[in-house]
Amino acid sequence: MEDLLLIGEVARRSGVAASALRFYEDRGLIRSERTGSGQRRYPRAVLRRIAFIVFAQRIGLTLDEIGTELAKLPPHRAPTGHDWSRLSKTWTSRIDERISELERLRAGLTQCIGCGCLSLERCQLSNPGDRAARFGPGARYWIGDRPAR
Amino acid sequence: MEDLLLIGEVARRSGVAASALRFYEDRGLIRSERTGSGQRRYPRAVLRRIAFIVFAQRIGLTLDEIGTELAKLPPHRAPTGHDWSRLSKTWTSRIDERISELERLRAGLTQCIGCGCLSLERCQLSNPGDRAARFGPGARYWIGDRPAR
DNA sequence: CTACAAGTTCAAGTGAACTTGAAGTCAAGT
DNA sequence: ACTTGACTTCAAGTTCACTTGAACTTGTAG
Repeated sequence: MEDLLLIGEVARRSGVAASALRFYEDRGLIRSERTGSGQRRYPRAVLRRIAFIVFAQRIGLTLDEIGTELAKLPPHRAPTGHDWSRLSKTWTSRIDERISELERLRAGLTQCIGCGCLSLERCQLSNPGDRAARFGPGARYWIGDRPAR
Repeated sequence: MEDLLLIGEVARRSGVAASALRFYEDRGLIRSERTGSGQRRYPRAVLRRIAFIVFAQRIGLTLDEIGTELAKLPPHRAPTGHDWSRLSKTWTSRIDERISELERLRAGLTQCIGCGCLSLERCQLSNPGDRAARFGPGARYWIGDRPAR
């Protein structure tokens, strides 16, 4: 009836490799207690924290960003549901933005690439001006094919 | 009225850095003609090809995957609109899948993380079994918190 | 002819997110 | 006591998609 989990158990339950868990700890995303001999022991609550990390990654946040978010949790008390939901609130808009980008891309696939009109080179769907976007690398903008300069 | 573009022009028009264009050429994604002195000259059509690459990246394909797709284009004739649209057809479903994942994640944010019920550890929204997914690293699955083994 | 911008190759560096390997320690079962 | 599996640290390796730097050549304007 121990309430502390071995790293292997956490790995098995979360689906995150033990090496990744150690890595997260180095990065300050999770913490562990240590036994006298130096082995990690995790309180059950770590599973939720890891779940949060995994969620955030799928959404597209970097570990740095996730760390910043997690730092907003109360330091010396177990986070409540309200604490968690406050964090994730900002993500909803992020998800929505990404969804609309994908919808724009889907439209572009049929309208721009599909039509054979070469319009891609001047196409608004390739959305110039969102260089702040942090979902993958790639195009910054498409300058039109009109008279250069 | 030259119909061949310098690498700098292509870079400026596409928004893709010249170094990246050289890199794409090394990877076989685009090709160039060479002047007697060894400088690259691009036919106008390369812009469309680059547009395609950029699109595909935003959708989430790796350069390897993009190369595989591009290899399906007719080798010795300029691709038609139909050629392009045939390629991009498979992507539509990929986009749709990604969109539904994001929608699932969004639901999970409010339903799982938000509610404070700890259900994340047994939550279906974290969708076990999509380890084939290639959008970022992270969770493979969430095993429930019930009696281990 | 001289600048100088723009091109070239090739090797090495970058950053994100981990994984792998070496070398050793700890815990549990027979 | 011994074996086995799970754990430890630390450094180095991996993949992806590029970028940067060094050393050099080409093209163009004055």
